[in-house]
Amino acid sequence: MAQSNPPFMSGVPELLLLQLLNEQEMYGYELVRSIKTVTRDAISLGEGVIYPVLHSLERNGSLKSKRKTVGGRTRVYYSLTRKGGDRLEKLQDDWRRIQGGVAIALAGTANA
Amino acid sequence: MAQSNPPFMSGVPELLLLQLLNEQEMYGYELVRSIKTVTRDAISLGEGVIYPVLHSLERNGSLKSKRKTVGGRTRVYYSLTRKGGDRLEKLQDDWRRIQGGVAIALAGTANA
DNA sequence: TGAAATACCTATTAGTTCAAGGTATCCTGC
DNA sequence: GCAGGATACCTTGAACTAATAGGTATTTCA
Repeated sequence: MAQSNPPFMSGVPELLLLQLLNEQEMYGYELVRSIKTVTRDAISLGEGVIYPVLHSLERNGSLKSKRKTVGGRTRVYYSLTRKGGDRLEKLQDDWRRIQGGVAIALAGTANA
Repeated sequence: MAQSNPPFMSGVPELLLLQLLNEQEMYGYELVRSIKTVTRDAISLGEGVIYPVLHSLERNGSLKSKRKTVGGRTRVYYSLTRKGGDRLEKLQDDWRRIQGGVAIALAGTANA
């Protein structure tokens, strides 16, 4: 019946990465700026957060990568595997559930 | 200028506790059930999460407590201090910002 | 030439959350 | 009277996340 909770907010960085990479392949440095831009400065994640998550997602088979050299600099482009797609769906569901629960609580006494 | 992010996972349990206790004083065991009920089963936090958070919030002055004995059982009722109220406001703001950012990202290409 | 931007990366620390336990009382049913 | 479930408190330990703060190397532009 009552499903066990995921670790709570955990996965916001992971969720954002998977979501963006599901729309188009990108490289790490680009993702750092993209997250800040897309969320209109609401969320800003440093490279020290992004890269470890990318690596762990690739290690567990959610992402695949390919290297491209552009203007003398190497970029590592990531994109979702099927497993990554599944993972994304799961994180979206978790997020929506938690978000909904918090929303009700924050609405609070107003509609008690 | 871009504010630094709060630690991401932090605060959902803390936020819920402060929110509920801001509406009325409650004791730990009651809070465990209340969170589950209020969020309509979307969020369920065990005693192993609740009690440590309550203790740490009391230690840092966000909560005050008083003991009551009811039917031979001791209950520890918690309520917010002024500092707890400030903390609650901050967590609400953080949450709304993060939530908004994620919402935009999840809306995704649909409105790119 | 020197600084800023691009582009990758890791290590350490700090903080959260979870599962799993443990104590004790009360109430209900048998 | 006693067993089991609900009430009510609590802590420990492991697992995981994320934040800070670094580090390397290239290109571009002043």
